[in-house]
Amino acid sequence: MLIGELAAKSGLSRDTIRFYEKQGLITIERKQRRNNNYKEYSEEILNRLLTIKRLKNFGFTLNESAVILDMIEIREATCSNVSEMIEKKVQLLDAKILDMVALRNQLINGVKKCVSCCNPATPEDNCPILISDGFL
Amino acid sequence: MLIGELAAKSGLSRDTIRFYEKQGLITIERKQRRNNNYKEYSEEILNRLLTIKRLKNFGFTLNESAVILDMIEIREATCSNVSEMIEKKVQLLDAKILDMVALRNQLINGVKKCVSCCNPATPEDNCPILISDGFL
DNA sequence: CTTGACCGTAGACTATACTCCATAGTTTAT
DNA sequence: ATAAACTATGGAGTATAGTCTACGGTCAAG
Repeated sequence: MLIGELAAKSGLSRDTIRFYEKQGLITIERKQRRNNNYKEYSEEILNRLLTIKRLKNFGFTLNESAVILDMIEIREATCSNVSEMIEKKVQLLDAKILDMVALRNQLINGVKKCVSCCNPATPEDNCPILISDGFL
Repeated sequence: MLIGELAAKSGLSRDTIRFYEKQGLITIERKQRRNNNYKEYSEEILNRLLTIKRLKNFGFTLNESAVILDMIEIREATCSNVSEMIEKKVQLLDAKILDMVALRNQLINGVKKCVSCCNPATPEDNCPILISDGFL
């Protein structure tokens, strides 16, 4: 299929597909072109793009995705290899989640403190609670 | 103080400070320079940079930080104004946290399914659970 | 035939937040 | 005096993931 069809089927834009090709995530050989020099994309390429989309959804970068795709291609995406990569990603996610939870709690606490300490009748100046060296 | 001292005190690099100046987050007037054209940074500038660091830690972008800093400067960083901004940031954090939790759970479930379904004695091929259209 | 859509390529641009490079003047310490 | 460190400016580069622009060839429908 041509790039327009591939874009429609993959849900990615033509520019994105070209970008992935330039980055090396997909490869089109010289002999995979039509006589008019248009590239003929195979079902394998479509599958590869769909895998990239799923990996990206899980937070894998394009480079990480390329690594995984190559492992799949040479059949080294074994249970242990992939599990290991997934567990690393989970650890990163967990760390990030903890970080964000702590931050949101700090922000919430700041607002709570403001509500209980500030005088709502005098809103004409910077908040002494939220705008301070100990907070923002 | 000169930029080297400001960098040491703020914990930001000289390049970062110059970048912030170029972005408009801090401003040095013509008359705030020494005779040799070196910029004289005030304590106010240092405080402003420290505020930027705290805001950045909470996930505010440089542009958002500039807005908040300007509000502080003209004394419009009132309780309600800042609370509103904080609550918006909390909402974004909450949404992102939910998203990440869902993703990590999906990843964990995938690994669990692999452990319970795959034969650990045959690790010579792609994992049929983790490497599939329904997962990665 | 003509026009618009599609294809291809290269390179610039966007967003965000720096970081590095090059050049030149000033200051400091040996 | 000399070399190194510091200051200034402008602009390019990095990382990530696209998106847009410009130009030219090909194809399909009116």
